[in-house]
Amino acid sequence: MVLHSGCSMSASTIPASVSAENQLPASWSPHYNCPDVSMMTSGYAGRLWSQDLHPQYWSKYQVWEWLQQMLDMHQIDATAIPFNNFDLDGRQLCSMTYQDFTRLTGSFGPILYQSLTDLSQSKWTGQYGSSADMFTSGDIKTELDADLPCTILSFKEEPSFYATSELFDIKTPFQPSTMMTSPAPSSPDTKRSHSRSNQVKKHNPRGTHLWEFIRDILLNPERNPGLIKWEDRSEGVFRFLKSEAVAQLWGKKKNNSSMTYEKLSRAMRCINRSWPCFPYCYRYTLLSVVQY
DNA sequence: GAGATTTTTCCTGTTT
DNA sequence: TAAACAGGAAAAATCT
Repeated sequence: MVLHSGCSMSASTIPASVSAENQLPASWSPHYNCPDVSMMTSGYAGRLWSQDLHPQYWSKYQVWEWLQQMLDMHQIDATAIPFNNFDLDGRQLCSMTYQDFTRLTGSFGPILYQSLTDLSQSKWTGQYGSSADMFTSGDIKTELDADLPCTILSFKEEPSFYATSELFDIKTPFQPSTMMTSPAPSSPDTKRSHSRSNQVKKHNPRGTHLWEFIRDILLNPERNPGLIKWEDRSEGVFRFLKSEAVAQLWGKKKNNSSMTYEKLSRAMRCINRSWPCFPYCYRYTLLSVVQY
């Protein structure tokens, strides 16, 4: 079954005959040079699942983002956790016992349970209060930027505005594209030191994945206005506003002048098909949501 | 060089 | 009817 974003890939409302260069608004053109990758990535990771929201009010997608976060933080092999057993929202998640976590995720249960306990208790006492009324998709910021000591450079000086994405590839411990292939850790520490260097070499044809490209546009909405926008971030639904511009930008990045939105959208559909046994990973949350 | 992964390209059929 | 969209199939590019 395909729940296709309710439209998220529609380009029908936007004329697609203008070149990317022409379409790029001045406010979009700049890209960034971020000197502190570790800081940036931890900030980034911390925002994937709504840390400003009590776990009880998470949507199921936010639950998955939290799981994804835990996998990355603890270098856990994603296949070790049956994500399908976590097809539940925050309320249901919070009702799970220590035994439930242990039963579902084995030795990783205590890690997940502890993390959830910490989030539910220490962080929230008094500081945020009940946040049910806080939870609207529009309030979920994408913000990566706010914490970033980034310097805006000229677009012409550095053609790749996806600097953040490429930095993720190289150094971040929270690289979504790599966690799927990480071996199950015998020891978190030894694995961490061993696998990090391996992860960066994970298959990554032509430099950047399409889903990273899309992700970066979504994570930098104020820097890339008018290209793609969230329709409902909590559900992972977004819309292409300037589909051909995005496609040409993607083609430019891949040195493919013949790239079109049709091809780009086909590639996106392939991405979503590539992981039929693992439909709830981060990438699906950022790309339009497709379940099988 | 083989195999795996991720696009890219072309195509047909369906939906709007 | 045209445009947009979905998906099959094969090839290309890149990596381990």
